[in-house]
Amino acid sequence: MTTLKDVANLANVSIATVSRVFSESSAVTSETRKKVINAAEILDYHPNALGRQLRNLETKTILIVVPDITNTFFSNVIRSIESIASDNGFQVFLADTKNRPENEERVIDHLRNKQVDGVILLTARTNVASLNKLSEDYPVVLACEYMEHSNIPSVSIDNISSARKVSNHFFQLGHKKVAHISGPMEVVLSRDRLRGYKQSVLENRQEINSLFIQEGDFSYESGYQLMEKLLALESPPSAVFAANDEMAIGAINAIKHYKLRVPEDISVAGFDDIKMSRIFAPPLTTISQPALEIGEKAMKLLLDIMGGEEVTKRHIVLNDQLIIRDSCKRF
Amino acid sequence: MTTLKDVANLANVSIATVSRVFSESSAVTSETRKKVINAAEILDYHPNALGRQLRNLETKTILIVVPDITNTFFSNVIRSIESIASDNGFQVFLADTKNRPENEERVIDHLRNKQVDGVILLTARTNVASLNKLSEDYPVVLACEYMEHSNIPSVSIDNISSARKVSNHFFQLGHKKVAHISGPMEVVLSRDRLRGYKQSVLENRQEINSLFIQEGDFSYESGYQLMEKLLALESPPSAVFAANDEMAIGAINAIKHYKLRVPEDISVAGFDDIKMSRIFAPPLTTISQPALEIGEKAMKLLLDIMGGEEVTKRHIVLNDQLIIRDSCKRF
DNA sequence: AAAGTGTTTGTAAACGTTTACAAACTATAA
DNA sequence: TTATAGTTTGTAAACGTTTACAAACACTTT
Repeated sequence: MTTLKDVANLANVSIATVSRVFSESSAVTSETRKKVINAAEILDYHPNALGRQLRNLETKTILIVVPDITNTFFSNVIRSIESIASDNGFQVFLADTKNRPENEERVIDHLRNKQVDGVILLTARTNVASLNKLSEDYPVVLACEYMEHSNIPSVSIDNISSARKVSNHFFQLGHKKVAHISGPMEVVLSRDRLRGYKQSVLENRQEINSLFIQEGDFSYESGYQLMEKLLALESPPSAVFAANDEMAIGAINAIKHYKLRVPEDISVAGFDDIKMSRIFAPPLTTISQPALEIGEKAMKLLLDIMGGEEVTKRHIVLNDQLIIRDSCKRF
Repeated sequence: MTTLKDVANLANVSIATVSRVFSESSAVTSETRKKVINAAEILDYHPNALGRQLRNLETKTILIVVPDITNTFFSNVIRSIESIASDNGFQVFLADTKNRPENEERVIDHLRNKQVDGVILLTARTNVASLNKLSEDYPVVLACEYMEHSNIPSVSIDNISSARKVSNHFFQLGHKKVAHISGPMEVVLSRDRLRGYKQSVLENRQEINSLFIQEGDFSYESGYQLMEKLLALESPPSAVFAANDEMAIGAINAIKHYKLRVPEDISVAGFDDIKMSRIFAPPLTTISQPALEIGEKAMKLLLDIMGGEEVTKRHIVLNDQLIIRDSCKRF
């Protein structure tokens, strides 16, 4: 490996000078610069990031923790984070937790290890206490997610009101029997969406039917299976609100499998507005989260925190939008 | 920040001892260990990875370079890489190049900077010469991809023969007018799949019709648009082979949009066997790449190279499989 | 020619680890 | 008791950078 020293020797200057050339930190005469560049070229020198980072006590790197790289919803969030990060001279690494809280813990250690300067979490299944502690000590921002009873900076939509909006849409279309396929109850998002659904049911003077509430895990398969269960009911729902698009698509396929039609026989709505929801037949009515804006705001928040600024507005709630497509019909 | 020194002071031992406790590198009496652990606990000490990595001149980290996180095909490859990596004590970071060669270059610098010990590239759009050079100096493995005229270790399927297989399938079903929506010509994969298609056309004693070859960019949108072009032909094809599933789905939707049916009016096949190809209606006939095995083999190859072993078998070609579903029909 | 000013360079000390080597223990054997 | 061997600990030097400070140099100005 060639180091500053090697280049310095060949160029006949001190390592300080070579360092100055590469870090562009202070003036070097164009003559010496040329000598240095030349020597570096010959030796194929590349600055060692570890040395630099150790000395500077910063990595200029952030980590995005994704619950599931398979879920395309996160892609846009990630890309807008990356774009802002790169504008500000930060590298971005991604880590996939595969929906496992223990992986989340493990990955967060990169922060304590000083391998990255900050973290944006797109998932927060770890317990509140330890995440709170982490956030006191290190720059952490939650995006899409948030934590109850916690002061961890977050950027998200109001999932309760969005879910209510979807469910109300069904009632406005004249449906009375509206079911909900929820996400896993250990994540706040799922609980919020369920809460919004329940609020809407009560607002519309219907009873909450526990048979109409099925807990899935955000996967296509769970959407499919739980829809089968709903279809098997003596009095099946005429409308189904799934807590994400992938489950909604699973539900639709289950309905199709039983030779029923969407939306003619059963209406279905999803959540997230992933690309597939536009492409699928029928195109899915769903909630569109402002993914780009979430990513942007989250990264800016993180930059502020890493910059040591006192952040006053710690929770940013953005507007979502109900996208009406063809998967729901008047009852 | 608390360091070895702080812990050493509080525990009344030398920093060497503290280091030994945390690196588990040599024996420490249980009594001193207890003192150290205790002090570390009090001070909330976490070893600084940069210091460690600099000293050891290795990071125990690899980087996976993905062309497009949006493309779910890569997910399984990534996950099997991660699994093998973690079994061997390696961390994994992901970087997304958004299909931009310049991002590829930038990301590869992490290797030269010594931020990671090795790289697995799921994309190789950089020029051969510079990639060859890189691979001489650092541990690099190509997965799914490969480079012509190059000795860079790679794990992939034989895209030419797979494409031929798909196309032959159409001819066996009695089709005569088989079109191809290719990927971008700057990537080898696309060129190979096109080559396989052409070979199949000739084998089946048909003429190569340049109107039947349309160059896309692997996106849904390009599949849709190019299918529109094919439909507009005076004599449109009766079967279309798209170079990946996303374009195939785009093509199907274009066909549907013109009130034609798949497969009754036009047969369509894809490539990659992403999850959506099973879920979509009609389920897609496609080539299934052994994603898990590719990831596994690629990571093992990388481990060998990083371990300094002389790798003799540098190119691993795995078997794919033609998955016949409902999107193709006898002509 | 001397003094003053501004620019460029070099020296050396850090950043937080690990580890070769030496020193200091402890336990056993003669 | 002393010698020997084995274990545990400490000292100090590295790993590749950056940067405060000092030194050296090149100009002006007097």
